[in-house]
Amino acid sequence: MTIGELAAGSGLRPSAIRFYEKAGLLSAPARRNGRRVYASEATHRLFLIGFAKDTGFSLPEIKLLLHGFPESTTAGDRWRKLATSKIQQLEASIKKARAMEGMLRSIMKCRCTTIDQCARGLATCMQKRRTSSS
Amino acid sequence: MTIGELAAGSGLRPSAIRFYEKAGLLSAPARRNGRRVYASEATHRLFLIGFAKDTGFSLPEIKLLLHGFPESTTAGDRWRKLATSKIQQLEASIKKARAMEGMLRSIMKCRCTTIDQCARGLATCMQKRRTSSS
DNA sequence: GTAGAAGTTAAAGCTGACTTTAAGTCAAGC
DNA sequence: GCTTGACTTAAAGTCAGCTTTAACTTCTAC
Repeated sequence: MTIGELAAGSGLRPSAIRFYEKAGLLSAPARRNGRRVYASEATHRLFLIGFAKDTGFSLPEIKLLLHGFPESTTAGDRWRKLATSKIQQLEASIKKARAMEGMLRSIMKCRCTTIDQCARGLATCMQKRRTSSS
Repeated sequence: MTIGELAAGSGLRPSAIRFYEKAGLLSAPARRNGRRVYASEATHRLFLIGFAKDTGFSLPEIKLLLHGFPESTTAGDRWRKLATSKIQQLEASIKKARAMEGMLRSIMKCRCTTIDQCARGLATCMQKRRTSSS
């Protein structure tokens, strides 16, 4: 498989595949006349990388998943180790998003005429909140 | 107020305030000997900007909130217009995060020994899912 | 009057995940 | 044998939202 075929088969651009190789996510394939020649496993590797990306892993984290454990560590154990903290991060981000949504629903009730009036109101209101809670 | 005092009062760095000014979020203040001199309203403006940022607005969106409407549009109407779509975006991102969390909880049950085995499994499983749903 | 803190500008740097560009090599079809 | 398209590399560009740097001016305190 050429890099173009691999790219087409995985929905990535060739440049992304080269980038992953350079980043250490993908091992360097064989070459024929200087050009990369991939075995079909490469598609699965890319699929795995895509899955990890879809579930919120950064490229350094994916590299950790692939190469950051002792050889003897099973794939399942690697996932459990990394997914646990990622789930916590996701829950934190969900919590934050809900808080943002709540603030937006409040501000939608705004009766201010001018933005400056609104700014004064917000600042005063938030200040009160801080002083009353402390 | 000097830029340093305004920065200290709003928890920003002077560079951020200059950046907001250049980005069109903050109107250019008066100058004394070349230096910016702020009125106390500037603190409220910055508070508003911070609030908008905290609720998920980008700087261009905040600029829109402040200057992207006819003068006659009330602050309340501006917020309602912009917050509505922002809330939808937030709900989409929450939905996505929950989907990611679900995928992570599944992969945590992985019994694979090697990552390559896992990659094959994932690719096959996902392919099945796609073909069976189409 | 001088040191040092704080202000000024434009321009470059930072992060992450790539893409684009430039300049060159190689392969396939006519 | 020539064109066209796909490949190669290193380096630079992209986006957001600032920060940092460099070179310079100005304010404040002693």
